[in-house]
Amino acid sequence: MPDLPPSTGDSTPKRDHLIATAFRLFYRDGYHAVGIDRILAEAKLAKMTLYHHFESKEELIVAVLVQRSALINERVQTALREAGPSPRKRLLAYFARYEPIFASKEFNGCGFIRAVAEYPDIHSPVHQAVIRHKQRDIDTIQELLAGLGVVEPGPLARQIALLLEGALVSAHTFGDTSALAHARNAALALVKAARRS
Amino acid sequence: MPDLPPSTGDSTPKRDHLIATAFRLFYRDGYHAVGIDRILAEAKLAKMTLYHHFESKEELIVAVLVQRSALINERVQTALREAGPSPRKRLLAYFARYEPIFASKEFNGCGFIRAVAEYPDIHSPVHQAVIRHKQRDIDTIQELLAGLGVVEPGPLARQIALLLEGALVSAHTFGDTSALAHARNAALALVKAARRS
DNA sequence: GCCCTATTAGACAGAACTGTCTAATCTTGA
DNA sequence: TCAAGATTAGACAGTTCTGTCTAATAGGGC
Repeated sequence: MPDLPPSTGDSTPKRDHLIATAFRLFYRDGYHAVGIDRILAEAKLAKMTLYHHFESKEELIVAVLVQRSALINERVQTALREAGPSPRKRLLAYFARYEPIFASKEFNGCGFIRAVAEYPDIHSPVHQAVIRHKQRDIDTIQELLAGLGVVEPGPLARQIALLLEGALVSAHTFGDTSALAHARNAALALVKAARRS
Repeated sequence: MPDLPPSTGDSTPKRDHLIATAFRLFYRDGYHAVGIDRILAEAKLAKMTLYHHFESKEELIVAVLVQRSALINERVQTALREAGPSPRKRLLAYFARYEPIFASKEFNGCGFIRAVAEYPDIHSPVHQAVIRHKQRDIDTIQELLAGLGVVEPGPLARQIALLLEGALVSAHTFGDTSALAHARNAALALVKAARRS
């Protein structure tokens, strides 16, 4: 009987509540700016509960990112399923999914991008968790492009991913929601150009 | 005789050294992660020297960003001057300027984007300093596009800016230099499409 | 020489930080 | 019922953080 549960995604109510509270505060104020005491006070949990489920604050951050990544991926897959089989509708649905996020009053950029900003060392477990998430984003876009009949979807997927990353950053920087529309328009123009060639 | 010098860009050797040291550490490890004690130890300066030139750590961060913004803008203008009058060469020179930055061993993303990530509140003086810098970036791109004869350079400038922001973020996340080439290729395709229409 | 400012080292306060430890209590399944 | 694990509150250590204060010194313009 191990004293500590494995740090994988075991789901218990307290653990989930801890992750949800931590995410909310981290996303609002930043990873270094939020101390565990504030998370525990907000979640109304004791310190030992945190250190029972996680070995360190860093491991909590990783768990937050892993959980968010899974949640976001579920939502993407749901949105794509609801979009039906039309490749063009699927691509538009992919972009449309971001609209409520950008329009939200609580929008504060991308929690993954901001995690990389605070954990710049690529070897950091936090940074690595972001890499896994962002790579899946690119893979999803590539599948959408392949469905559209783009002959070499890899480079175009990277380009469209750049547009979305830029839109997340720019919308946060300027507090301006039009960035998403610009990214979508540019992406559609790139797809059109790729299919023309 | 005021006790403190105005917090504008007065340049003194100690002040400049402080800003240079602070930038190096902030860029390497992050703004919250680096304490003033470490900056002072590295710069071999006393604490009161810092608080003589700046009212707070936050004001130091703003000074770092303002100084970097001025430096970067100088370099851009120099690169564009050296590129000559050809609008296309000027645009390519604008992208080429980023190559050594992305290729540098010390590359750690964009210090301004990372500042926004750590100071997410748009009203923060740090965030505001980033806005001023990034807006000038967009203006510069817009001028380049106007030179190219793009009829409505505003939206296209925003799109190309998104590509560059995305490239900075993605190159840092994945530790991969190809992001810049992808951004440039996409930008050229967008310009081509805009001129065709 | 003289004065004013810049700069120094270092102590100091007060807060916040992560992580550990204890001892009591709650919960739950065997 | 009982035993084991989960959870609690809170003290605690040790570090680090920003910012203030003092008292001494250095240095440059008058």
